[in-house]
Amino acid sequence: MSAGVLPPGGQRAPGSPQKTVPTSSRPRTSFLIQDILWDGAERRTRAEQSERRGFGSPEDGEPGAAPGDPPRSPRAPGASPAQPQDADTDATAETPLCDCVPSKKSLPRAPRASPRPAKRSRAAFTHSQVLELERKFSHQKYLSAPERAHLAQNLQLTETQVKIWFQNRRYKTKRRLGGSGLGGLEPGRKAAEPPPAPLLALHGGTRYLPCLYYLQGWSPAVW
DNA sequence: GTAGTCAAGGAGTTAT
DNA sequence: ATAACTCCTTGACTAC
Repeated sequence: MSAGVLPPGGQRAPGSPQKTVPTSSRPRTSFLIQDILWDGAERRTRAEQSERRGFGSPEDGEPGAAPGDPPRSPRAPGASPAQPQDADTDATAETPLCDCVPSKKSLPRAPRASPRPAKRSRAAFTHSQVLELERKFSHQKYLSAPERAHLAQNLQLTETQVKIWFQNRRYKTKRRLGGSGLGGLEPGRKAAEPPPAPLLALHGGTRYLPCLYYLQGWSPAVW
């Protein structure tokens, strides 16, 4: 990414508007996904869950994303160094994605009577959502806040989910690129030089794309 | 029963 | 002070 090589250790996304909205004012999309997904999930049966690998369709309505999540600052990205506009066009235009929503696999065994679910439940993103996320990731390893918000909206996910997804992807990709083991995570390692291969195409067949997404638009600059 | 994967939780770090 | 990041672990789920 031309613009933003993220130093190890943790920095802000290259183009993300920092200090956007105080947490206090933000609905903190966080793991409200439980609530978000709840009603839809409740109806979901195990069969559907297995479908996740086939993915169910949620329709639950709630645009998962934080209901009150206001788009951060309009400040656009200079942020997205890579594709200033691609951000929206890419994710938005193409897929409605509304046909799928995070399907909560098995809901918490415990009846969700209490405000705080005893157990954390794993949200299973739908095929379309994952596809879109991967596509985005292939172009941009980091999203600016506005981009994230937009993507989240399009995918019916929360910004937090999108953020976490990208975080996990980066880390997982790094691990795999790093070698066979975590030990391979060398801080000094520059770029693993991903082999050119449009592996995204494989997605359909496999359960999940294990880190193939980076191959497409990976920016060496990032690594 | 075990291993693998995923999304999320949490500690620690950095830039603003 | 805050948000986002990396790294690692935890908890839930599936496949073998």
